Amino acid sequence: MFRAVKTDVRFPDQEESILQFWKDRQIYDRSLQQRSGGQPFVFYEGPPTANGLPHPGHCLTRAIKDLFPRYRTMRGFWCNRKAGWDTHGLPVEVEVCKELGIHSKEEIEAYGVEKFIAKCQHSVWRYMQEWERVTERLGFWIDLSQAYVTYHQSYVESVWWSLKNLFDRGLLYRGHKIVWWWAQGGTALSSGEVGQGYREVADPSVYVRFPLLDDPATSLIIWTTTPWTLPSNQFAAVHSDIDYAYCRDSEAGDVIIIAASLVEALSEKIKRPLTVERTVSGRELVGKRYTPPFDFYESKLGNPNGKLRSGEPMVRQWRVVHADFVTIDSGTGIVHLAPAFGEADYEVLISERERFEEGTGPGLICAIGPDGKFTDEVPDYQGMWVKEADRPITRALRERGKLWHQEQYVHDYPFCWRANEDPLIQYPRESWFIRTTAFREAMLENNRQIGWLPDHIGPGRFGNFLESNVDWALSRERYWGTPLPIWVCDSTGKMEAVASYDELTSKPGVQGLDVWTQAKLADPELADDLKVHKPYIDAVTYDSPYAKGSRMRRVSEVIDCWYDSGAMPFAQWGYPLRGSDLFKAQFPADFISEAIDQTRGWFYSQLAISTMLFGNKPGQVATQADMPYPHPFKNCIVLGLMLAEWYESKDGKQRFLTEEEARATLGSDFVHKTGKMSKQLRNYRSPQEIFDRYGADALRWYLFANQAPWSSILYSERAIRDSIPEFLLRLWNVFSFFTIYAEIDGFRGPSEIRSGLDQLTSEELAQAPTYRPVAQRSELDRWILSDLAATCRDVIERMDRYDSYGACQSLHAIVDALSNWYVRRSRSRYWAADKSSPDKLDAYWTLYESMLVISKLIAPFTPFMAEALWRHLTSGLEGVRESVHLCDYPDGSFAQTDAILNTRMDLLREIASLGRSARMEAKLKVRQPLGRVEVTLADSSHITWLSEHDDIVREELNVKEIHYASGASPYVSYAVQPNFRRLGPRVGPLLPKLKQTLANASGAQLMEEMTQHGKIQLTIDGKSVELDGEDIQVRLTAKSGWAAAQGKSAVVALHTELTPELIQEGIAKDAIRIIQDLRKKRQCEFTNRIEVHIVCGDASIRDAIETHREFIAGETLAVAIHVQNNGEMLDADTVELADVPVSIRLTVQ
RNA sequence: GCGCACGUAGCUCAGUUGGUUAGAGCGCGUCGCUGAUAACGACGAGGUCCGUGGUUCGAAUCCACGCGUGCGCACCA
Repeated sequence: MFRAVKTDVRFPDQEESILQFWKDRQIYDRSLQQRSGGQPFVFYEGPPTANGLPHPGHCLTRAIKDLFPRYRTMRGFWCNRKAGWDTHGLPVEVEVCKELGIHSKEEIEAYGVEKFIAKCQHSVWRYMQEWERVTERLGFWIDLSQAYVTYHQSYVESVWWSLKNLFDRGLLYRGHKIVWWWAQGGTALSSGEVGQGYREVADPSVYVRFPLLDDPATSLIIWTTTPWTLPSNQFAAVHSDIDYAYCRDSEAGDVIIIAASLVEALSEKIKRPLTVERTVSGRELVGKRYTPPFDFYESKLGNPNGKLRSGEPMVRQWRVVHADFVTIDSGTGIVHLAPAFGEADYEVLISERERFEEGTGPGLICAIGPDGKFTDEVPDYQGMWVKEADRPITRALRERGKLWHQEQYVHDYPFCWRANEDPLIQYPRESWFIRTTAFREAMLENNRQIGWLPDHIGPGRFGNFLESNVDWALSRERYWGTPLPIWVCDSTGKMEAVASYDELTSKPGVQGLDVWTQAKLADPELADDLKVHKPYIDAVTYDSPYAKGSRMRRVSEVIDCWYDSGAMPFAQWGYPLRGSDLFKAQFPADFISEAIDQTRGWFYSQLAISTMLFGNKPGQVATQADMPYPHPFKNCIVLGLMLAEWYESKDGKQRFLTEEEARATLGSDFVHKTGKMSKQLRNYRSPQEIFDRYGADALRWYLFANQAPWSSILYSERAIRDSIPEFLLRLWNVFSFFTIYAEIDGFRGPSEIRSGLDQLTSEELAQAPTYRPVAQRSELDRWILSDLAATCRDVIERMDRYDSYGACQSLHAIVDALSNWYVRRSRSRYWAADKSSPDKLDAYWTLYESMLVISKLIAPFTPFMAEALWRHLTSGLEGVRESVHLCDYPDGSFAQTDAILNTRMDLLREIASLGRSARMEAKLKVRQPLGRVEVTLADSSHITWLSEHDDIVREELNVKEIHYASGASPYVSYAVQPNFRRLGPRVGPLLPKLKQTLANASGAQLMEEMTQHGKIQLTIDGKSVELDGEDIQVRLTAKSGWAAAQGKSAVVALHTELTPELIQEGIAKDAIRIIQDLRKKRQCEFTNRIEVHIVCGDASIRDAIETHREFIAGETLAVAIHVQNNGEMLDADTVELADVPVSIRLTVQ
């Protein structure tokens, strides 16, 4: 039943056909169906932004997201996997704008919102298909056909429902705040978005004179990096408790006021002396009036007095105030306040205003329009973009003698995360907020329930982020997003939230639905989901319940798309209109995983929304999660960033080459670089190239097995390629080996069994007449099965705690053991002539079963390789599950773990390794037989067992005799060391002396004492110490002058003396090797018989061949070997045999 | 500036509650095997565990300070 399989398989091709098989046979669906009664394992797909092509980093995320659901499914859980796509938001709009060659909101309006939205929807679809391709090719099993899509009506309605809930509870409010404003895009951004855009820039840094009104020769000095805010100045802030100095600036000739402690530093900065004339506290400066740096507003408004609540008159602005946030860390200790452009500044304005009677306090001065340009209130700079105004404003200050000092200041400044060239500005704006700050403690508590991997994320990065929570700036003055479902009465301004489209259309006096109907008539292709979007939804109005004759109209904003993604736990089901049961059964998630950049993205949005919405507090929606604030995910693997790797010329002129390209164009004159992946630099290769060259399993294995998932991962083609032989190829070769001999010998395996086959467990296999109980098989068989069973248990234990990296190490080790010890040591058993010998059949059954178990074990990790193995191993069998992914995960119950056997086998392998090391040292090749090996052990307890297995070592090392000993040996010196772990706590400070005493004594003598009395008596510093066998560790050292090698537990010494017999045998083995080589060159079948003619002038070689004629003939399937002293031969090969030239002719019969 | 993480072989990384010979893979070198053969295997070289100080009988591991890298935060005026 088994066909020989080649070792030169092309994995990518094989994977493609397996993909087809999965599709044809609906394996994924069936893997799910057959677990439908199982305990749920809930997985949430964090929706990838359907914008831009997937890059290698996404492959890591998707590979990890695939691994654990596959594993849990095989373990019997029901793991529903619903795909999802994040489709809204700025990224999409920006992409479409690029395509259309437009940028501003005016241009979008001019193009037409309706057409623009349609384009956004199309753009999203295009990318979703690309993503689906990569998802499938990687072997990421997820239900793409049922994917949730954030722009779908059902999704939008879920979001609406949640927003209505928040609105009705007073948690969604409209506020006038200073927001981070993207002027070109005409919208505010959330703190999350702002944080993504910080970049280092050099801004002008100016120190400006604010002359005091009553003493124009004395000026406050303020410092700012945003000169464009100076025309909007309203106050100068000091700290009451800081001391300020009046300094004479000898060169400029005037008096300046700065923080006293900064005089020296500033004097140094301007490189001229400042003479302190007097010092006052900040308190004394408060209330002093100054001339504002520009008079655009003063000339217009004047500076009339307002009326304080105490009844006194008070000038409104352009005076010194106190502010807590003023420090002497930088600047001058006096801060210019432009409340329109700074959150803290704005708060000062509000608290100043509150001192006045209603309507008499300071207003807000704002010289900038929402487009980021100066308004007509400031004619000098009207129409100028803020950043462009910095220079002329600085110049104007200088001309009017107000510029005290100027320099460059390098700092981080936020830019739009989607339009890199656009700096953000703080700007006063009406905006919608969610009162997340009311849930700060709840979110923190929730966070403590989450199993973070790595665990420091919880208290660290994520916890810190929650601690500094601010209200969520939710609204966006954009187009492609979930519309904010708030309708406002156009006469009273009263508002209400709407939870669904049906609710809206059943409002009294509803109008405007025809806008959608008409659009749909005009273009029947239009997706129905668009009707809940702009501009159609904006057209829908209804009668105001608050004022007769008035209409309710929707506010114009859409919402932050991060809210969409965070709503996914319920919105994916359309809850509560639809999918109520599913939502309750699938909340919270057992497992999610994304990269670390989602800390304040999806991780936060999910947590915030769930905390506010679900639980058992008033107004919240109860779920099955049994806690006051349910966390939306129980375990989260936070993945590291993926780094790119490339090659470049030494001068850096040619960059981002592959290794091959570098070699081709630059010879060896190139350097290797690693760094952040960047779309713009295109410093990485498409994952498709890896799939095509090496296959998805190669990438998956590389990602899983080379580092913990949270450390940053190098996306290196070379490293991916190099990781293939050590695991995938090695496993494949073992499999190939098996099939070659199984075919030759006609091993029938489970096809002996008539019925009752399903997953090919050991119980099922045991029905085969030739399958013997493991206990009856050879030790080697028992060992590998025991090791395999231990591996199963270890992998399960690790995977259950999300340690995929550790599980891979375990898998790697078992494949290594199978290939490099089990198969290696068993080879001769497969060659045995008697096809029905129980030992030979045992060997087949053991290897066969091991391969079956391994194919199941690796199935979640490298699903293609697993499937290929399974399909080959089970081909032609009736009733067996047709895919490995339909099987149960092996739990190791098929064999007991024999720890002693494992230890002994390790020891055996170590001895073999040491022997080879000694041979190497003595320059004696393994082919040359040696007479005797002495193995000296530190621990005598395994000697008997080892002696019983000396055939293995004899064969591995090609020696005639082997001798084990643990006592005194001429080849070994002993050093006795204390067992630190044991003795440390017991003798403490005496330990160094104890160590010294043991080192000085004769090791052999100490051991002698130990064997005789079972203990060693010592006196250290007058104190007597008694050591038992556990208290000491014996170290062996090979004495010099011997061909010997030492390891942790043994010394292996070779007798290097070569007798004539040994030499002859060595020559014979050499001859065999040469003849085998020729057989291969002639492309002989394994079974071809040959005749050999040898011509050799060296008598000793002829003798050797004569002596071992039978042996050589047997090994090489030669029917006759003819040896001559001399003579000419046709078609002969000349080779070196034992350093002597020899002619050999091979005749194939 | 503050916070988090990291710093171990040429490279990528492991290193359990502190235990005295610091590991793996790749790469490199030397070699073996030649019935897994366009495969397989062995052996070897290579380390100031970032630095300094401390705690301890004992530190890659714990503590402090510094240096470097990455990421995050923001009252960066």
